[in-house]
Amino acid sequence: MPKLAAPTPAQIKKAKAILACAPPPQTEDIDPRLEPLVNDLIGRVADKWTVIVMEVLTENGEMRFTRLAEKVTGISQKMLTKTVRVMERDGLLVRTVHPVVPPHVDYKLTPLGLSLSAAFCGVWIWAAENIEQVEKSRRVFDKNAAK
Amino acid sequence: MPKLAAPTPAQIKKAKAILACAPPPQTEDIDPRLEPLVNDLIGRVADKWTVIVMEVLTENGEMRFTRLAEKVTGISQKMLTKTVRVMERDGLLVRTVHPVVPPHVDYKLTPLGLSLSAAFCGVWIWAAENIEQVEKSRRVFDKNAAK
DNA sequence: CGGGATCCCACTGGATACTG
DNA sequence: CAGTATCCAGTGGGATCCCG
Repeated sequence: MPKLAAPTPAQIKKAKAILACAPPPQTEDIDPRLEPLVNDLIGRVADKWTVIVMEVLTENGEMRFTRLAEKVTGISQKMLTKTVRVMERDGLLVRTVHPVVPPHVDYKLTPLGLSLSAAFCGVWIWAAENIEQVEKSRRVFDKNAAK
Repeated sequence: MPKLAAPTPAQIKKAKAILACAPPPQTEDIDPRLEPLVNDLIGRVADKWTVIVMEVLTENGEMRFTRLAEKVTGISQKMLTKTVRVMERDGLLVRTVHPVVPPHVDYKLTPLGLSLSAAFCGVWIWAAENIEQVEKSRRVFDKNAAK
C-alpha cells in the first residue's frame, strides 16, 4: 500500500483516457454551462475521507463497517458513517444491510466508484513518488518562517 | 473548462506513469512504513480548494491574488489565503511579492504542482464524463429517502 | 454485539471591516 | 491590492446511548 488499484478493465480504459488527455497540444473545451457543475463535483469528490475510503474498498473489496473503520486510519465513526452515506447517494458504493443479529452491513464500490478510484490512480502514484520532496519543502518553509 | 491541464512534458511523463499502473495484472507494494505518510499526503492534497486552485493556475499560468479569487468560484478570501499558504509550504506553488505601492503578488505552480495537476487529470475527466450519472444517483437516492 | 444516532465541545470556514 | 482581524454559524471529533 498504497497498493495501486487492482487493474480492472474499467481502470485500464480510464488510464488510457488519462493518457489520451496529455499528449495532444490542445484540449477540447466542454460546454461552459457545465463548468460550475463539474467544479462542484470535483469539490465533492476531492474529499480526504472519500478518497481514502475508496482506496481501502478498492484494495479489499466488500467490507463491513468496523473493518472499514480499522483501515481508514484516523477517521471517527461519525465521519465514516457520513462519508459512506454521501458516497452511497452519489452512486459510488452500495450498502447492503443483512438483517441478522448482530447487525451486518457490507460496503462495496459500484462500477462508478471503481472508475473514480481508477481515476485517482495517478494521484496515488504522485503521492508515493513525491512525498520526500513535499516534506523537504515543508522543512525549508518552516525554517524560513521561524526566523 | 474544465480545460484539461495544458500538456507539459511533465504531464505527459505523469500520464504515462498513470497508464503504466493499470495494465499489469499485479502492482508492486511500497514500503509499508510509508503507507500512513502517503495516506496523509493524499488527505492533504485531496482538498476541494487545493484541487480547484491547481486547476485554475494550470489553465492560466501566473496569476495575482484577486484574479485567482475571481476564478476560484465560491471561495472566501480567507480560505484562498490559507489554501495558497499551505500549497506554498508543500512546494506546490511559488508566491512572488513585488514591493510596489499597490501590492502585487503573483502565484504560480512549481514543477511539483504541475505534476500533481497532471496527476489529477484523470479525475477531471471522470467528473466531466460521469456528472450525469452522479446526479441521477442522487435523485434516486433522495426519492427513496423521501418515502 | 455491531451500526449508527445524539449530545457536547473545539475548531474551521464564511462575511465583513480594517490596514500597510 | 493583498492580506489580517474579528465575529459568528456550521462542521467534525469523542463519548455515550440505543436498537436490532
